[in-house]
Amino acid sequence: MTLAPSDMVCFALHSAALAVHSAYAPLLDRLGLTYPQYLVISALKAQDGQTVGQLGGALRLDTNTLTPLLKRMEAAGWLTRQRETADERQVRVSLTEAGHDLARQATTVPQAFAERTGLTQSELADLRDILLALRDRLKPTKT
Amino acid sequence: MTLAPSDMVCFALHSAALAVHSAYAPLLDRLGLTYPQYLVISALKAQDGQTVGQLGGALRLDTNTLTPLLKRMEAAGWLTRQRETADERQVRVSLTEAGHDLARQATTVPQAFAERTGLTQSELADLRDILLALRDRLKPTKT
DNA sequence: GGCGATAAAGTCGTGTACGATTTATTTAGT
DNA sequence: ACTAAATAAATCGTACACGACTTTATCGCC
Repeated sequence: MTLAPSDMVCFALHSAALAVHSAYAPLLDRLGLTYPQYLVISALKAQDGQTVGQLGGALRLDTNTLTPLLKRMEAAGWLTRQRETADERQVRVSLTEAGHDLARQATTVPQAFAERTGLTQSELADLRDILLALRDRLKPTKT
Repeated sequence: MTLAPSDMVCFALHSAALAVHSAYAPLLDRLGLTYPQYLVISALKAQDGQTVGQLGGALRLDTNTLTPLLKRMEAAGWLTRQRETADERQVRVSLTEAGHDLARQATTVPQAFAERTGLTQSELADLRDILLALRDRLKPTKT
């Protein structure tokens, strides 16, 4: 007996993630950002000058996704990519002034989103923790 | 103050969805299916002969995503796409015998996944309902 | 001090997502 | 009856996501 998609947890998660993208799109469009680009800006705002690998760890993305994404953002003038002198295998990513501006403008976005969910702060925190725990059980971070 | 991605519900949802894809990949690879293709097979197993629009409603995908996806699956011999005679704007999608075989082989996949989550049946059902409610609040179904 | 193993980033090809637009068909209003 | 509006699907362009592979640099160990 095959379950219909609407009965499957995986599909609920999948389609909820797509809906979140859609919900963010109009908020981010005004800034010229896509959702993954917004995550990169947020991660760099929290800690600037991360290497590509560190960013990938934070965002759960491999370099084959991240490198083209970062190149587009570099072309847009939001960040710089500089190879480390100490270890030339690494590339360090830093926000430009325009990138910092964008990060400041984006501060209101998560709140606007949180309100649209109709959930309380503590419900959202619970859901977040459940999802992170599920994610990490499915795919442990490389050590 | 910008939140780090790891503090944001949207990112938890986003990265959990990616982790679910990764968790399904090895199970579906043996069948030659991608995750969205697996959803199509499941939706058709639940109700065969849906139109492209009905499938899109069930899977929350628009025709610009669905049409190429269905064409690839038709080329693989898993389904047929036939224009309706009564209303020639519509295209009806049906599983072939090979598609039904695939659906049968895929029945064990959600269980294998559920076990990997480490959650109970009722915890999974709760999580599913929370996610579907969140999704539908963010993006109501077109009527 | 040289060389195989490891590590970081990048490249390439395939498969979704989705906004914007197009084409073909049906429905509605006068 | 006839055309404007609406509907269903398809097309096109851009941007992820990721498996498989390559390139370049560092590390381990004799």
